[in-house]
Amino acid sequence: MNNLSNRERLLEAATEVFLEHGYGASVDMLVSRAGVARQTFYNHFENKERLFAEAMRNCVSEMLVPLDEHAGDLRVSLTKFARVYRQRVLSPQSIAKFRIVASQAQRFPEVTSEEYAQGLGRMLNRLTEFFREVITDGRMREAEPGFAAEMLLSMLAGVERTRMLFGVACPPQDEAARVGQIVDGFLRMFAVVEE
Amino acid sequence: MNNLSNRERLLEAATEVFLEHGYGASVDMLVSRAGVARQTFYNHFENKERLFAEAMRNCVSEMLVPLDEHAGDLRVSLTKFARVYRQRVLSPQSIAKFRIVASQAQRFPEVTSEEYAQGLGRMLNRLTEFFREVITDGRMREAEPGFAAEMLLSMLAGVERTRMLFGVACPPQDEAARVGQIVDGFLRMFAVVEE
DNA sequence: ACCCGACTAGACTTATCAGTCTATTATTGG
DNA sequence: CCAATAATAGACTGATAAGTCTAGTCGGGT
Repeated sequence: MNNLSNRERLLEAATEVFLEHGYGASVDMLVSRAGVARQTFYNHFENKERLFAEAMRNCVSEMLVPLDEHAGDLRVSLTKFARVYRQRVLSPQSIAKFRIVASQAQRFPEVTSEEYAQGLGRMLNRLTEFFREVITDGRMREAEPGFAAEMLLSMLAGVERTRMLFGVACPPQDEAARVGQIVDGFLRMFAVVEE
Repeated sequence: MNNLSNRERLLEAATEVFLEHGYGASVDMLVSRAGVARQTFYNHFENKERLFAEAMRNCVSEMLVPLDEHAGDLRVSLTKFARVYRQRVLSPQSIAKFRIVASQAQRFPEVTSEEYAQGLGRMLNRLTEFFREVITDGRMREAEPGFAAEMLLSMLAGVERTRMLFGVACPPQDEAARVGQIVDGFLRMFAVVEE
């Protein structure tokens, strides 16, 4: 059935348990979730900290969203991107991970900064490149592409993410409409100015 | 000198210590920071959880930002607001608090949701009202005022707050210019459309 | 002078948890 | 079939921490 090595089982279990209970989850919880003996864990990992670091590293970059740069219509590209981005970044799992990682920023600065670099950082870089081209093509007005990237991602997951991080139930609204509103706003913000 | 009651001293110390070390800070740390005996703490508070809840409640609503609705120029009002909002919400203290509160969303759901209600929630309500009037006055295009409020706050503290939560050093840039860019973008987004 | 309430110092209890150790049991390659 | 390696269950240690308890101190009011 489960064709996973004990090490992989531990990593998977660690991801689940840490996201559920935070870094405070006990080693007993981890090993029993993995279905593995306590000592087996210490055979594969130096200690709890290392497992945590590896487990977190393990599931970054799952939230990188493709961006088909060759589509003709900017609105279509952005809408497609936005839908997937929000789906990933506002998922309960992503929210839980955000909480954990942010809360451990002092204890595990490397983990947290790598999480940023591999996740949001990369996303920003890709978008920036994309916007640079779009601007060159004259399909967006002259503007700092990095700024545009930050604004787009902020609008897509700003207040709403905060609400979810704080456990406030989001009013179930029409996701497609929401995405449309945001993309419209973004396009208006960076529309080509007619002289 | 310190004209504070022991109870107040404990609350102040708790705020400091919790923001510094998270909820895991020990009672010993709390009382020694407050300069008070262990038992004194238990005379004033039922347990650590209660102190945490009260301490967090104690320093909400310090981040509410005034919004002088009667200024003539929308750009001026927004710029003034934006500057103060960012100053408060991106301060190291606010970032630390955000981390703690978000990370305790399961253990203290009431604390977290009240934090939202008193902080971001109120801010959104005020802004929404403000934009409703501005739209009525014809100084902004027809749009959902609540949406405008969410976009503004998202743009003011979206990606940047995430970066700070993740402990990534923000490139020290010209704050005034940044605010200007954002407000400009917002105004373009919600500018009156000429027919 | 005396009392009473609040404070203090610190010992104590109980519990939890990370990490180690031991003895035992598969599993597997030669 | 044997030896080496890995896994298991569970006891053990040492540390830390929350909350209680005790005995003593201090200061103000009467």
